[in-house]
Amino acid sequence: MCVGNYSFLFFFTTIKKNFRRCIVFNAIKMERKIRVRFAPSPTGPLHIGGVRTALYNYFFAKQHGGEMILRIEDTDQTRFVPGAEEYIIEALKWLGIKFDEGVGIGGNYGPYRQSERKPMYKQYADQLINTGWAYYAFDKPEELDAKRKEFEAQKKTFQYDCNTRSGMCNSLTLPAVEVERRISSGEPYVVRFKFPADTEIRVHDLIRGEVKMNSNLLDDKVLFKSDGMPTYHLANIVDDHTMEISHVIRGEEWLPSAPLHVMLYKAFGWEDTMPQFAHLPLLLKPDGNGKLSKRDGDRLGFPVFPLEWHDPKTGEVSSGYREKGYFPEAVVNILAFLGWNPGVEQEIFSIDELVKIFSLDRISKSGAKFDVEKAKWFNHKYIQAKSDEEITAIFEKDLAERGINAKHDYVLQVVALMKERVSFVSELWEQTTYFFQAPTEYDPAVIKKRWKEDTPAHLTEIRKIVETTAFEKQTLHDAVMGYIQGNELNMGQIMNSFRLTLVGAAKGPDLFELISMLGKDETIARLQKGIETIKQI
RNA sequence: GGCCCGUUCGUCUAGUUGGUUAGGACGCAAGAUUUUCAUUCUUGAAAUCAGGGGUUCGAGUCCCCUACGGGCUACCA
Repeated sequence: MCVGNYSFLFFFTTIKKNFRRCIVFNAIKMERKIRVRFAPSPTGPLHIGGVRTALYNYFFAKQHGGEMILRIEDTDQTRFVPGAEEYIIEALKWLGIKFDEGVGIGGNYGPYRQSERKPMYKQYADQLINTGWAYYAFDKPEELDAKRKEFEAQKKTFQYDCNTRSGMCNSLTLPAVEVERRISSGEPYVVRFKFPADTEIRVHDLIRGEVKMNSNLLDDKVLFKSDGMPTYHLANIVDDHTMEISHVIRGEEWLPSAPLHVMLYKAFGWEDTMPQFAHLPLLLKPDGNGKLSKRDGDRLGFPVFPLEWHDPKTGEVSSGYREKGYFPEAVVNILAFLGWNPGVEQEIFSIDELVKIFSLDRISKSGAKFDVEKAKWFNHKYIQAKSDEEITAIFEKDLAERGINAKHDYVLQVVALMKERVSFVSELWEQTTYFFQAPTEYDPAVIKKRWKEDTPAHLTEIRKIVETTAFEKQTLHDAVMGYIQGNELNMGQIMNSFRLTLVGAAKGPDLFELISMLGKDETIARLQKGIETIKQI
């Protein structure tokens, strides 16, 4: 009874205290400067899932007039890949994601590369040891492996936690002098977090709400490695705190370690300035299930990386959106809509519009599969919206590579006429070849269908018309129509075979449009060549 | 195995005080336009809201269970 009353009172005061703190806490949050970070690891090219994370961070920061920071998390020296950091920076730049601070930019909270921050982490590990939130562990990797095998043999899983730490080799089980001796003699050690037993840890996630976990199930994660570097867990908390990060927006794969991170803020006494968390749903592979991985892209015909990547070790090349002909604005738009939706029917948004309309609470909880067809459609929309000049500039490079010399105005006309028919500038050439080169072969299916016995005779007459009529679109049109009507022919009989001689296939724009662009001599030459070489099938 | 997260047309999704013929987009099909192919436009098919229980006059929307999927489970991030 007495105990009951007491605990009730305790419970009540705790609530009151928490309530008050909550209010203060929120007040701080409201006034707090929005600062977010994108923190990739330079272990390879940036995955589009990572790009989307960067994008959402960017939208959020810019919308709130906050700052966007680029931090490079290179605490694992064994996984360092040369060129990866440069790749990340270039990719983000290509997409138009601008940073206010970070690697390559600078700022007041630097350095922004964790390897360069190395000297500052140890004191934090020490602080945790001194306050009893962490301990030294001397277990060798082989010993841990042996332990895992031993548990496995009993169909159990070994976890270094509050239940097993007492049976391991650490500063909790060794006498203080021995711990001292080992450290001073240079014996390798790690620092592990000491999870308190039987504690419910709540993580408030902006997307998923409250996520609860019991500390008994969590393992004593290594915070500080024997090579003198912190692990991600320690480094990210220390850095987010010292860089005054207000919101951590990252992938869902981090959700299981979020309780550890929350506990670390508590252990350091930084609860009041702890950032708010938002764990983004994963990007899934289009077929089947599972996280989108490096191999899926080229297997299914779409890039997984923003830029083409040449693996320095294997020499393997992975395709990129940029090289595939996607516009950066389109990629931004595509990615923005994978896991987020503005709730309006409009789907085409510029990056600045996305900044205005984006909101964390409209992010979905479930993973999204990448749809190549929809991605193409987005690019198609962007190619249509872009100016003829802009598309021409890109197309001219393609033409130059193919050894095609054409006047700028001519290419511009071709682009104006044809750009809305393609999804990528790279598709333009195969749709417009006949504007630059006379056909060298004729589609047999079209010959069979359209090339009749009397076709050469009619086309010879048409050639005469082209030769003698004023070379102007409408005039030619009227003249040809006059011939067709005068001889009681069908439009299709003449127009399709005529087209075949000029294009070589049953495709292309309005015929008189094409004729006026090709010019009189070229039109006559193609017509004549067709008359002479196309044989009825 | 354990823990956590998720589940609306094939795909991305709308649905946010429980009352909708469950809406849109991509893709697909048909039609229209055109001299062809595309574009464009119109129309259509397409979700028993994973399944089962509750709560309620009424549930895609709230609760529980199950199934399935995914993530994590390193001195990786």
